[in-house]
Amino acid sequence: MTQAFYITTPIYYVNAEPHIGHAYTTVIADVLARFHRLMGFQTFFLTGTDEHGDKIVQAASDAGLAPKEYVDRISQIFRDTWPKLNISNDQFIRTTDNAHIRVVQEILKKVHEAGDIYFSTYRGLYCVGCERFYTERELVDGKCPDHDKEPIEREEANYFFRMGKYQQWLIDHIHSHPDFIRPERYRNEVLSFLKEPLEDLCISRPKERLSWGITLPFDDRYVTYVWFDALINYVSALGYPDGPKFSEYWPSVQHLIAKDILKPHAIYWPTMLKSAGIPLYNHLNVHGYWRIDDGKMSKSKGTVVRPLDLVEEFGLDAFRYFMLREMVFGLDANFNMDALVQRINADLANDLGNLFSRTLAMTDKYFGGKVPPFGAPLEDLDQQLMAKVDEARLQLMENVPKLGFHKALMAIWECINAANKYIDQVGPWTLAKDAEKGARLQTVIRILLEVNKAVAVLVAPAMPETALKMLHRLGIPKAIEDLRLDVDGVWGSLQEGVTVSKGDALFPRIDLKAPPKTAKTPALPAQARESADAPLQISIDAFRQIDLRIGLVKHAEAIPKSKKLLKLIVDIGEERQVVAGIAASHTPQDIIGKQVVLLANLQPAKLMGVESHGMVLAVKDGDTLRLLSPEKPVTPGCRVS
RNA sequence: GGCGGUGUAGCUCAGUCGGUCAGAGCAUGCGGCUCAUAUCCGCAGUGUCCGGGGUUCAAGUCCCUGCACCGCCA
Repeated sequence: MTQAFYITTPIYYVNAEPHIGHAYTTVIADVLARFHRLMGFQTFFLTGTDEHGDKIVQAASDAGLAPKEYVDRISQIFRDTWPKLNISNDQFIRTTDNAHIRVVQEILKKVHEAGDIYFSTYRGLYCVGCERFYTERELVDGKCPDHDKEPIEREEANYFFRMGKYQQWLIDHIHSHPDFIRPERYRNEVLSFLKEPLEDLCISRPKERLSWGITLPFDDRYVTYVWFDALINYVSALGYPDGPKFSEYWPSVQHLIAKDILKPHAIYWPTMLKSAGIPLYNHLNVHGYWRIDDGKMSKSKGTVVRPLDLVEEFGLDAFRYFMLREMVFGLDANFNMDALVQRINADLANDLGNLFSRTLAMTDKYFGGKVPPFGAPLEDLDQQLMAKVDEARLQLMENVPKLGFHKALMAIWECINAANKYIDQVGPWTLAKDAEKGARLQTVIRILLEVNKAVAVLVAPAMPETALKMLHRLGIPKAIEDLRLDVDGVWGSLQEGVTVSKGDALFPRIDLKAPPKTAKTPALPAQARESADAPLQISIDAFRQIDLRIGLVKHAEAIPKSKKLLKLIVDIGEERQVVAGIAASHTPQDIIGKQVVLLANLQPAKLMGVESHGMVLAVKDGDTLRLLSPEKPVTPGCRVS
């Protein structure tokens, strides 16, 4: 019977576009999946999106969309991104899928019936404007940071999961399964967290506060909140409880996450599984963060790195290779363009690309592009190189399952370097000049072809596109899913007489001087700038939902105690009261009688206690602020399109 | 304030069980080769392994402590 392997990424929360962190997790999962397929495992690889909760409702409303419309859109961006990174997931789950919703309800019911869910009131500080509770710490001067109002004391009844009940059991489990959470640093972190008493977990929200969620099966006034919804995707995707995939894959499951969601995965999820009577996962694999130019990735600083931009500029496999080689799994790593370019040039272009190129060129030159036989018996040098190939394969097999991607790649590169050295030592060009060395030359070139072939297979999990390209040039038409490490990744699997083709460079060198060279995150200024705003492409329909009108400012006055705000009455066919943050640059006299552009269907809001029914559009250039207006006066109320 | 992490060559970082651990790549300098993508190969270095103390026959490695930076939590 073939062994199974089940790997998951987190389901990504759809309030932002994919960034390098999402890409890293997903690529790692992909490498694990591809590696296990290469090893002959029956493999299932799951990713998806997490789509419920109040933040989604908020983001949707900010975008002027219904929640479902909004999550459909963002989820699709994730779904469209992964093929471009060559992600070989078997399924893409969404928490809004009906099948998922049914499983969540089933498990909630089970846990409830087991007596692990109880109803209780919670008392706390509640902001009416935000419709949420705040902790003391989140308040600014005792007031809600968004509304600048003091929250009220409020009681709310909710459902709680008896997590504390399983605390000691969990501690014991982690102790008896040293690899349950890895690397070890995160295991230690969880254990130290578990030294404190574990509180029960609030798992519901009343529908009057949040209706965008999965209804509790035992109380339809409530939806379940966050974790009972999200984590369950890992089993619902397999058709828990009686789906055939569940019995086939669940016993081999491993999760892959970034360190920010350690606690839910290391503590909530195992206790939930325990309570529901589902066997625990085997490993929780936790990785670190990408830092950008030694700083935290930040939207406002414009340092969000968008994976597709990098793929476009540097190529997919170069990007994959860089992430795998540069980050030690579990630790944080730094991302910067110079390092990326250096890796590409040194490792990919000079070492691997050039080895491949010189090997094929010599095959072409000396043997008319046909794979030669082993003409002469192997010599010591040949054997040593063969040993490097075997060593690299063993290192791959040993390190990839332990998440030691950088080590596996280092071992493969030792083999590549050894092959480059071998060429130098043997000097095929001198053999070619001596008619008596013909047989030896055959062997040497054949060996080099064999090494390239083996390397192609060894890098296949990390760089599938490159592997395929190399194999095809070597005259091996195999599809990537048909490759097996023990058949194709070994010595002597080439066929004599097959024609190889030289082709272009696998990895063109990148000229560092060509792109604009600034001190920091260079090369991609456009990407960095754009990503500060929503870089999401929208349809014309989405744009039409924005109601922009030309308005005539009939009246303007300063708002007492405010430095920035003016109260305006704007005629857009009807009179609108609008609060505009332009007082620093414009006096009321400046703008009375002016025509402006007004966002007319913005949700009303109160600023400094004054109601505002729209937003005047302006443009900021450095410190100066200019209002937008039509080039010549038009009838107030005309629509901008 | 509490907890955790990190600190190793000019730069980016590996270093598993305490014992070939003083390492790799890049950058620098010199030499070699011409099959190759101005690529490759060889040689050459530079070190307070953050400071201080301890355990040990033996310490980047384990313990204590101080400093710096980072993260999480309250």
